Amino acid sequence: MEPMTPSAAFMDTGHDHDHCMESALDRASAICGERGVRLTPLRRRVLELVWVGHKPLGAYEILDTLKAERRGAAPPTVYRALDFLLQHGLVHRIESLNSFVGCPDPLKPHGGQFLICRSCGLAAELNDHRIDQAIRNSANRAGFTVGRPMIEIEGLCPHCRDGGEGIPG
Amino acid sequence: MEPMTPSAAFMDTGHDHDHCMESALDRASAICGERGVRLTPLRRRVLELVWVGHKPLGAYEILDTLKAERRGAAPPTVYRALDFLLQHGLVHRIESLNSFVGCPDPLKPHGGQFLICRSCGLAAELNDHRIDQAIRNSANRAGFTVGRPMIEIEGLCPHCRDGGEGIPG
DNA sequence: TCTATAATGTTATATTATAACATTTATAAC
DNA sequence: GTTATAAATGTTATAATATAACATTATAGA
Repeated sequence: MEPMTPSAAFMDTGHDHDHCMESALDRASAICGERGVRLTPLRRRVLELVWVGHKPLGAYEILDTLKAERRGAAPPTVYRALDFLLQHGLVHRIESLNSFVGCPDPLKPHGGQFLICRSCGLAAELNDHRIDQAIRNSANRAGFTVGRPMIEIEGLCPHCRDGGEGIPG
Repeated sequence: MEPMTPSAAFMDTGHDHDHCMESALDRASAICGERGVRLTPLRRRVLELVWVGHKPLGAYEILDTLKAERRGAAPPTVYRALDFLLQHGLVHRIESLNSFVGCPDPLKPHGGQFLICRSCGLAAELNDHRIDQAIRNSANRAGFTVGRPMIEIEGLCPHCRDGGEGIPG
């Protein structure tokens, strides 16, 4: 039930992803229970799909899978589930990719800090307090009240940098 | 010809925007000259439109204006001009808004750091070295090679926070 | 002037996202 | 258990954003 180590997606070469995903679903279930909202089969399934890998998924990729499983799945099917999951902090939206990825730490409200590999497409969430602090300092100096800071850092993950082709998925 | 003070969009309540825009166009002209690329009338006009305000503009908003001025303006007309301007650092793309805004400092290559007011829609570019450093430290610790860091901070600008309706445009 | 290249015009279509209304399913009040 | 209510999902249509592909025009250099 403990949240994944920050940036585990890149750091643990062969982390136990089944566990990673299972624990994310367990946490989601618990959170929804506490909040009196329903993690319906559809919503749970979309969360599962988003957690299949650490590579952000587009809404229409999710939809393609759903279509094979449910009769009449359509864009609103997936967007509504994603809206719910976003509202409860269970997934993040990666703006620069129009894609969605599971949040490893849904209890702490936060905008996302993501390292996104241009080669393999994996995204790792950071949530470094020092980055957040630097942003708040700078924004406050400008008289700006910070709402949701969004940080998406394009670059090369360690695996892809070191000649590998990365670990797609 | 000097670049605008960081976050001038919020700090100078009534900054001389004509000057702001003119100097941006002059800089663009100089940069293109040095690089041997052509700031054609179309590209210049799109840059001008993006600089009309500090509020990021959508491609189709730009297109609407172009359509009134040129026969046969179409999506590729504006997207191609924007691609050129992006390549040369003359505009930034705001991912969270699917919109474009002029860059006040096109010579220094950088991802964008933006404060974006949820109330009036204005965006101010920061480029705070401390934020950049915090990001690089954190990314390096994860073994990640930073390419373009993108930072978009949603919140409330000083004008809108202080009861005003902001200075739209 | 001629040629090669770059830029723009033009048509069509892909991709991402939402609106609006109908139907079904779950909740909980009786 | 039945029923009223609200929540969730189904369904159809369309809006908003972006690119592909090929034709034409303009520009720079030989």
